[in-house]
Amino acid sequence: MTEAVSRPTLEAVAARAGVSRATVSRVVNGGDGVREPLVERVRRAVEELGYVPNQAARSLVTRRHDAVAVVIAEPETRVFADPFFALQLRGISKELTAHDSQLVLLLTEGPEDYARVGRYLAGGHVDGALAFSLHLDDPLPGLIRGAGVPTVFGGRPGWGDGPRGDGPTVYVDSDNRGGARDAVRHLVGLGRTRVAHITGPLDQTSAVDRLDGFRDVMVDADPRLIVEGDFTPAGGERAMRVLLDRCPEVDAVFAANDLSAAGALRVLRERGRRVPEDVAVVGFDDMLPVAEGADPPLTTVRQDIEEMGRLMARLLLRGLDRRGRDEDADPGTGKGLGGAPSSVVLPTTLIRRASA
Amino acid sequence: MTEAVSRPTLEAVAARAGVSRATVSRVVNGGDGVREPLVERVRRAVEELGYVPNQAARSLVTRRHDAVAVVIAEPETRVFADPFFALQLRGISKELTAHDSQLVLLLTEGPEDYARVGRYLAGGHVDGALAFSLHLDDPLPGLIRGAGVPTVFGGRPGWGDGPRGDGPTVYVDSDNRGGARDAVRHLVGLGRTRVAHITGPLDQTSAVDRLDGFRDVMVDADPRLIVEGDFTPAGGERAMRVLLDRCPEVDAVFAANDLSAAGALRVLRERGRRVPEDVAVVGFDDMLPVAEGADPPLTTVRQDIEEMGRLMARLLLRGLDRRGRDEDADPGTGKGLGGAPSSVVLPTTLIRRASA
DNA sequence: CTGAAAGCGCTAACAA
DNA sequence: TTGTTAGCGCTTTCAG
Repeated sequence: MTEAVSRPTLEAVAARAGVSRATVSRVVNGGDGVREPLVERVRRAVEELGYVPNQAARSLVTRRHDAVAVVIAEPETRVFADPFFALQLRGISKELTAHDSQLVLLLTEGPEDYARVGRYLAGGHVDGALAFSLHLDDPLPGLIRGAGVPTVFGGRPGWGDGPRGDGPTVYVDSDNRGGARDAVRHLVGLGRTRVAHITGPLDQTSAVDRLDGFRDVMVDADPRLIVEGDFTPAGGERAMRVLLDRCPEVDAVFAANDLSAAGALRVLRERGRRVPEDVAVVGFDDMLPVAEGADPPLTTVRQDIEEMGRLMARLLLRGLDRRGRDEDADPGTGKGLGGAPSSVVLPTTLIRRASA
Repeated sequence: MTEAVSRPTLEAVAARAGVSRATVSRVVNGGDGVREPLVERVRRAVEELGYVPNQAARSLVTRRHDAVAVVIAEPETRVFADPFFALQLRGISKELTAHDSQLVLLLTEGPEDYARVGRYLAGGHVDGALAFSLHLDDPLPGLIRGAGVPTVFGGRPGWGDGPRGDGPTVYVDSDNRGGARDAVRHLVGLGRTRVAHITGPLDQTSAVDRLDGFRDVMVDADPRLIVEGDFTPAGGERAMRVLLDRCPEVDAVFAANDLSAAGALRVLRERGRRVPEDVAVVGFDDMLPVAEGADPPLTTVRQDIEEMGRLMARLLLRGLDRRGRDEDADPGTGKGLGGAPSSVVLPTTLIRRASA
């Protein structure tokens, strides 16, 4: 491992350039209102000394951190088994990077970690937070709101809009319901009449919304055709077995995600049903390795996960900007004008492959 | 989004407890050398006011940040397609959390991002860095070392030990070569004589090491039995086809990871070969959803990825501690005694399932 | 054992 | 336009 080195300070740069600290500071922060020759001199001094501003000192006075926390509550190992999370992170990272903000990752293993997260968020280390609200009854969202940090959620949270007086909950989500409708309509359009649904865990809004979409189209669906899964391949297998036992004449399945569709596919093969001839299958997510790798390749509803991440970050940063400006104009409330960011629901697309 | 609130300071706590700032500071930082009744008074004041130390102010004077950067260079989307990365992160996160250190995630999309990472690292925002050295010719590792930040690498880097004068490169890796040997010996023990190898991308040390392990056992391996893959299912399919065409009598395959083994399995099924009767298959990683979900379930070499992450963090933090103490004892060099952390290679285990 | 005082490196009024 | 001057909130000698 390498040595620590003592870094040059503003003072040092000022001395070298023969100007005051204030001038160096101005140049470093954009250089407005400093005459060209001086700017040049300072730039050179910065260069020669390899000066990098001390972020701690800067934050101390500006109260900005140029950092955003990303909170991922993952009691189960599940999210780690699919790339959802990585893609989302990537989108977030790209957007933050573009705005010179850092990404502080807060992973939780369970409720025992929540206090730590709360403390960190409340501690004013970051300008804002991005959080994935996974379960309906998760205490985390409340905790985050309690910390008083501007936050954007990934996925529609399970509670209604802002019970607090501090503005509505902002979130980014896919059009789960609409996507589900498209999937089921596609199946119906194929002439299928006994269309089943393998749901996700119904304590997550995404799963509930997809089920609602299914019901929108299959208004009088036989309740035996709806089986609860859990977004895992094993859950998909289990559900498919139940379905086949209960209702052998099923001719189509809409699975709430690709992973459970893959499980269903496996059981169908095992039971000698041909896909899509005997049973057509549609998934949700368009998780490439899973959907394309399935046998047969999966027809599925694509959501642009990376874009969701990017959007979450963008919304948060925009809100921070707005807040900063508002405080100048209206120190009383910090609330504003018309530009407050609001939630966004991204469209989905049906991707046709061989399975339906 | 919520409001910013002005947080109580040390000063406020001191006033409330009727002591000096210094005393509060002592209590907050462990409370050594403060008499019990005062400790109690201060604790209560902290509690009542909901005081949380301002990390920026603290860093400014201590020059510690209690934060570690995790650098993931991911030009291709690949790593995002398997859970490797998430597991590693989880291990890292656990260990850092236990030491009250924060995780700053630095994702790069390509060489154009390297400068930014270098700047950040050199900027002294973090106490150390953890980096994944993915490719042999990656400029990133050099850049990181150049930044003068204590670093631990994940996976053996592609260059020899520390060309620099600042101590050896510290890394954590799995015993790729030994694990590969076990896999191949297992196949040979099954009586297989035409054992093939689907490699990973040979610009990564993990892939090279596994190939070396294969060769250790199959000393006179027919070169036609070695085909380069790329750690993806598609690469595995491609390689398997080549193998079957070149050498139809192949009776065993050691794939360099589970994902490519899964691809191979698919091609074998497609070509009507039974697994394991006609062709036995062994993977590497024991990526659960892939290995257990494969048809048939995959015999594979397990590496404990989460533990690797944990260990990387532990090594780094230990090094930081040591450095801290050495500097007191020996301000000249910052180098030390005997306790310098050195690299660790973790053992692997063969997991037997149905495929071999 | 406790308090007073001196900064850490930077920005942001305010003066010049 | 530039420089001077106060701090931001905290830790850490150094006295008491």
